[in-house]
Amino acid sequence: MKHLPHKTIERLSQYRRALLICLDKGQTHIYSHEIAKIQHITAVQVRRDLMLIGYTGTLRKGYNVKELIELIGEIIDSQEGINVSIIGMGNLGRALINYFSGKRSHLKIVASFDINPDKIGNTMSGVPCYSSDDMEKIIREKDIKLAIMTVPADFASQTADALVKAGIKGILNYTPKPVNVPKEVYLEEYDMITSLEKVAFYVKLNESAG
Amino acid sequence: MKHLPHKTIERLSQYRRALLICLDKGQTHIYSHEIAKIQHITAVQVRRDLMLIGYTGTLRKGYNVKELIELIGEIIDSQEGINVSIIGMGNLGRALINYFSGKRSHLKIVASFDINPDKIGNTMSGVPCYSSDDMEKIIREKDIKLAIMTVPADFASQTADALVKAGIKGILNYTPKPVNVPKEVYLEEYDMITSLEKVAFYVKLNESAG
DNA sequence: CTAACAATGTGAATTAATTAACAAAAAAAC
DNA sequence: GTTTTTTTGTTAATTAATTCACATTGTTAG
Ligand SMILES: NC(=O)c1ccc[n+]([C@@H]2O[C@H](COP(=O)([O-])OP(=O)(O)OC[C@H]3O[C@@H](n4cnc5c(N)ncnc54)[C@H](O)[C@@H]3O)[C@@H](O)[C@H]2O)c1
Ligand SMILES: NC(=O)c1ccc[n+]([C@@H]2O[C@H](COP(=O)([O-])OP(=O)(O)OC[C@H]3O[C@@H](n4cnc5c(N)ncnc54)[C@H](O)[C@@H]3O)[C@@H](O)[C@H]2O)c1
Repeated sequence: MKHLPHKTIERLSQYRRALLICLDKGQTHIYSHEIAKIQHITAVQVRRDLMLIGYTGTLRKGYNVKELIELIGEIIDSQEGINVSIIGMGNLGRALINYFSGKRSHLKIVASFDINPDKIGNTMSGVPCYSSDDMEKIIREKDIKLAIMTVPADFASQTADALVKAGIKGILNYTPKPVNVPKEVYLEEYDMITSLEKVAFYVKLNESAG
Repeated sequence: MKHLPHKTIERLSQYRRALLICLDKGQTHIYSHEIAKIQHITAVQVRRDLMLIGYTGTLRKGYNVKELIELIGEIIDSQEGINVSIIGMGNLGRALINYFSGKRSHLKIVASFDINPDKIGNTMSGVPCYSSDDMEKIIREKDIKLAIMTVPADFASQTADALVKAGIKGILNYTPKPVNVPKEVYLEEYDMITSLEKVAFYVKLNESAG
């Protein structure tokens, strides 16, 4: 397979999420336009994405839900599961653990870290909380590859540095403070204010357009 | 001004966030490459974006931080502030309220809604929590334009329908269930699993590439 | 059996976003 | 006071992403 576009990767993850729901409902096949409807995109786009990963459906019957889920898994998942950690067990950290727990997934949250003694030693949804001081040790011990940062913004940089030092391979940064990492560490950042301001902008635009 | 690219809107919001920090530190001017560094993009891209909004810096001195913040505000903010509500005061809802409170912003969270009687009537970071039953009434009374959905996935559709009925103009959906809204309502959806799977994919790619 | 239909798959065209390349000019160096 | 440096602003080129247009082919209807 050649290079999959960035956007295709994101959509494959979304397709799978939708497909898993279909599977649960007992649906065996699905048309490109049905997937498209769910994701608010066009049917061509869905077909193009599936073409890129080399999956062919059945003419007039659509795509086999189970097969497609499996193929997407082969593309985007790793062979072995990937261990994930959450740094900062505040509101957002808890929301995340809560959200992930129960999801059958190759991504497993196996540890969380905090500096607050009240949180250290607790377990939430089966995920133990360790002291940040032990981060490097535990990341190596448990072979943790990814980290989700939900510490206060002021601790963002130092946390990122510590993660890099511990040999983490990918970081999802939810603090509003962009961090710097060496290029061999994959970094994704997200801020809700940006999303909300974007919504606000387009609402304003809609209104002024009538 | 002509059409601003989607991505430019997002970046303007991010530039502003970074610029506000610079302003706090007393920095009066900033170069395009400094902004670029913070956002992990190129300097040309920054200059291009600023060109699109018609802002010109001073040659050799860079951009005036204060002026630029103000101009970005004129572009992406509404004249009057915009009232925002959060639907579902669970972990994620609380994380959001917590995060927004204290931010001086034209976006004001003025109400939250829940169905849990324990939460209804409480106030968090100055934001009162109302019963979902009163949603339409309060959204109209308080002139709430935007809503952030953080209800359990199973309630996503019905919540979106209720919001549309209440006359909401924009929705930011954080449930993992895509919802349908009429085209005059601007919808933005985000799911952390997609982001995390994307990170995992590129980490895997990095590894296999050596 | 044949025509109309409804779906997939994909090359070509289009549109969106980014990057390259460089002119212009202020500031600094000499 | 001239040259070099550094930064902005912008046109042109490139790359990425999406959409169009349509060939193909099972399926259904008549
Ligand atoms: N990206 C977004 O969209 C978004 C949304 C909401 C909140 N946030 C951000 O996420 C972060 C967390 O938000 P929250 O509401 O959960 O905050 P919070 O204060 O509830 O939680 C922060 C947690 O981090 C812990 N902590 C502090 N320093 C630490 C360190 N050095 N190492 C490990 N843990 C440490 C604290 O003890 C606390 O438990 C903040 O930076 C906030 O601004 C981002
Ligand atoms: N998009 C993401 O990245 C992301 C991340 C974490 C969680 N989530 C999702 O966000 C949602 C909330 O997560 P959470 O951890 O805060 O869950 P939670 O269970 O802690 O909170 C949900 C809240 O919604 C309330 N609620 C239930 N039905 C309601 C209704 N009809 N109207 C109003 N309120 C209602 C509940 O009483 C509860 O307080 C879930 O759908 C979860 O899957 C999304």
